[in-house]
Amino acid sequence: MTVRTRFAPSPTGFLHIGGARTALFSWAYAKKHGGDFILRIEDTDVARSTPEAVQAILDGMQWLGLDYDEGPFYQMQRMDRYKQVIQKMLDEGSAYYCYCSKEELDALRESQMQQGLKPRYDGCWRPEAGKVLPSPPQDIPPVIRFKNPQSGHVVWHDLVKGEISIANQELDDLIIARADGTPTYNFCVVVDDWEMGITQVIRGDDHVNNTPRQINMLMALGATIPQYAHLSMILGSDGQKLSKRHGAVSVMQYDEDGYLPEAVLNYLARLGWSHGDDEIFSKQQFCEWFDLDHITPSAAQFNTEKLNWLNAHYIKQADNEYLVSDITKRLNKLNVVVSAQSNLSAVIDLYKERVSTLNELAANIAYFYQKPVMDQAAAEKHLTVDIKPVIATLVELLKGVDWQAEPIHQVINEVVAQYQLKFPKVAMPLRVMLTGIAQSPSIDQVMALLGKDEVLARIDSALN
RNA sequence: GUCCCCAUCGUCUAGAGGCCUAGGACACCUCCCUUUCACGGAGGCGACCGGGGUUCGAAUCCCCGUGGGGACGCCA
Repeated sequence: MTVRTRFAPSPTGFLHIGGARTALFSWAYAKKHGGDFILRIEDTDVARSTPEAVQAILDGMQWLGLDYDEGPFYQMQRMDRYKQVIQKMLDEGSAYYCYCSKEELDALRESQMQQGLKPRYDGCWRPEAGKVLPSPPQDIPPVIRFKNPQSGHVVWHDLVKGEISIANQELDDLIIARADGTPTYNFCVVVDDWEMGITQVIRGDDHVNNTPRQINMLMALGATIPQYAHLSMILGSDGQKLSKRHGAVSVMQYDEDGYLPEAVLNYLARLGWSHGDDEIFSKQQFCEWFDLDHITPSAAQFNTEKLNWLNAHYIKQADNEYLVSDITKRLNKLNVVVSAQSNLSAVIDLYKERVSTLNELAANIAYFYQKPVMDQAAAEKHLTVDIKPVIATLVELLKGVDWQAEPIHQVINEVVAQYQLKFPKVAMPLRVMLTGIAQSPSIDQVMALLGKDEVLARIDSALN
């Protein structure tokens, strides 16, 4: 049987890191087995779903390169089908109308909680053999509930967590259609997973408790039960749960912050899944290696340092054509304009091994294209009075040099020898004058790329 | 409260009864490289939540405890 997995986000917000990992694992599982990956937008909560959120999810998926074979399907467009299935269940007696008002249900829940009971529907409208139901009130539009079995256990072998067993006694008759007739999540999922032929449902941990209800409905419909794999959650770097108000950010924010999608993907892949001691691998390699057996059942904490390390690795690997176009945009955001024929590629070469984000890269090389911002502490430390004559001598020699790193280096050496100094004694003031700070790649290389006129101008302005 | 799940270095993890005096990676520390800062290289620090079993032998299996998390919606 062909593997068919799906990612089924609800469009109530952006695609965050947890959703992205779920999508990645579902996607990789399908790829690994030569199956299909389906994108399904679960937008039945009309009040909270927005087209912007749909777009944000699509953007996130695209940025990560998680392509889908089918979809996106929108549940709101499948209403007719859901209603047919509900009618069928009504006809067959596996679903029934319930006329309880929200107020009544709230009151019931509250009193149960107070008594230390698990809050659940009391089944007052549940039809039973020999039971006399109250007569339906005229003013209350009914909801439709699923008639869940009342005894026995639902047991499934979770592909991540192992065997999970839940007593039907713990479950109540959930609402599958609202008073306005729209079906609810648990029901739509069942119909869709069934009709879309999903073979492995890979989703967040928070759905474990929905699973037995879904299995019961699937059984009532005579559908095949898919396999389930429940992924544990990703915690924030402080160990706390991620939420909109605490730490959860859009995957697009990582783009914004200067992370490469391959780094984010690689990082996410290793969060909760492992392949021996392997840490760095391509998307391709990941698809070949990925399996559900090596997913940790416990929650994982997000760690930015490790993401940074991976990002640094992928920046080193990135080809300059890509970097030039990306960094140009980031420089523009910093109000630094770089012309198309600039030496940006060479400058990037000088810096790509020294940064961990693209933003850092852009910020670090900005001085090539605009006047450096002088760091006062560095200036005070290195731009001393006694160094002025040395630099003056250097300037004279520099004027006649063939403007390449090697000859420049030799000229500096000459001055170093002439004044009987150590190399850094000359290189450091130079570095500060040219870059504004005390750290940079080899100063001769920096000078070579900065250009003779610019170097002389900066030295001149620093000296005076 | 009830039900479900989880538990190895600070963090991500390897580990499917002997290969474990517990391996790797990030971070941290030291040294080397060096023109500063990085990169890179070599070392170092550092963990099986507790208690009972089972077994010749347990990080690995079972039970209890503790801790953490999730679910309990006419949200998904």
